[in-house]
Amino acid sequence: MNKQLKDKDKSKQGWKQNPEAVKRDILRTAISEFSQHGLSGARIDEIAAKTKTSKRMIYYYFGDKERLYAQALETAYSRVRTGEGKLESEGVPADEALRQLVGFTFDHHRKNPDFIRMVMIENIHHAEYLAQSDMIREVNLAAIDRLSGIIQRGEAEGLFRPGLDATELHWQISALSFFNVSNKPTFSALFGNDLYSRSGQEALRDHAVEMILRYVAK
Amino acid sequence: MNKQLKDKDKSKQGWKQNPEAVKRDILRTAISEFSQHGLSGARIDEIAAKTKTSKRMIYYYFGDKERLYAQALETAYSRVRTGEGKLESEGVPADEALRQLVGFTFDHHRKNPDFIRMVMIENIHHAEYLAQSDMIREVNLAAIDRLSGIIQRGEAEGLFRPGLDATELHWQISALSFFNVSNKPTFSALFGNDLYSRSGQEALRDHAVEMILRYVAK
DNA sequence: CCTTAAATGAACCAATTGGTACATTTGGTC
DNA sequence: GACCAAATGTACCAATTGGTTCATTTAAGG
Repeated sequence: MNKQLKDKDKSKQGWKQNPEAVKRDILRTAISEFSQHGLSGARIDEIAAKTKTSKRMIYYYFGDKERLYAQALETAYSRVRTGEGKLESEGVPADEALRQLVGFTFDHHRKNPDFIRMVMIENIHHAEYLAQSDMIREVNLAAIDRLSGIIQRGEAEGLFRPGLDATELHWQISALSFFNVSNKPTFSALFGNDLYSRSGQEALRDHAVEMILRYVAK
Repeated sequence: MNKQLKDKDKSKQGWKQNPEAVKRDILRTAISEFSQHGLSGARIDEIAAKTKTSKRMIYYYFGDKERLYAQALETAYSRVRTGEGKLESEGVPADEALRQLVGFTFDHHRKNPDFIRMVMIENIHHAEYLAQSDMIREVNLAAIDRLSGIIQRGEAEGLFRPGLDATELHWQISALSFFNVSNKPTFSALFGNDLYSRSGQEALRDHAVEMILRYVAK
């Protein structure tokens, strides 16, 4: 998503050779396969087979499996983070802003299971690939900033109790939203699917909001 | 942990051949390796090398990689669950009992990262091996029962609000406790190690307790 | 002791799988 | 339209790796 971006724009339609599309196709498939089977579990041949192109092209553009994985991780991240930030919380009071933020985060995680799984896999790998990404850190710090703003306003408005920490609150919101997706297989294997039905998920989201709101309240 | 248990007791000491010890040794190493690298990432040769015995023995006792993994999962589970249940909450009021339960759960997760990683890996594999385990479900239902009791008492004592669901509360407690361990690598790669310092962890635990208690309060 | 089944050692094998060599085509440039 | 670099297809390779074969040792039982 950074280098290799050539100065070619989309003004040249009707190609037969289309490197950008090929790369996109490979990455899309790679994300799907890696998120499904993990780094070592995913098979290059399988990725190639599910692509419109060939294994040869994977190595041509990405070098080796690890670099393909690293790129897939970055791409998944940027793709998902693009869907965020649409959340405007200026006009409303802090508690309402936080309410929206938590609800949105919960839903956003739910809607992006592949991304969640990539992060799970990174955790298995001790985040060694994520740690190398320049881009990823920035996007996340933005999330903290947003929260910081809300917390400050909430305290100023007398709605929140003092002493709240933005990183910690982000951790707490993430925990509830992430776990819901990451541990769905084991949790429902152990306790049934009730919490993962339509109404179960709505309850979990509403209660996550409730829980965070009660936590920050005076 | 079930079959293969022979009717031999420990009355025969001083062996040179010691199947039980060999099996235990293999499982211990397998748990460590699988939890570290995942099912496909772990190498049988590597497991064998870190064992006092040989690859030959692994296949002799466990058949193949998948069955070794399944056994490792079960063993890790039973080993960890044995450490639980020591929590007696009869005498104390419900809110205090819940306080202890959450704190204990949080710490217990922290103390068993290998086990947490096994569950993470199971989630990657859609819980297909965990689902096949007869034993594992029971242990977890016990946790729900314990919580149910506390909730009932809490409502009766007028400490908790009505309408609380034990499975959902278990989910919430688990989310905070599990995420703390499972996402430590990515979280600290993104936001630094503050939350994973001694004091950071104490704060997270205390605040997890606080959060749950506020959530159930009237 | 002698027999026998369980337990173990050492070398080996076949398939999977990440990766490559070489030839060929495509399309931009002069 | 000749030239050249980027892009792609085909076939192939070498190493890793899960799994096995065959021989040998240990110890329980009669």
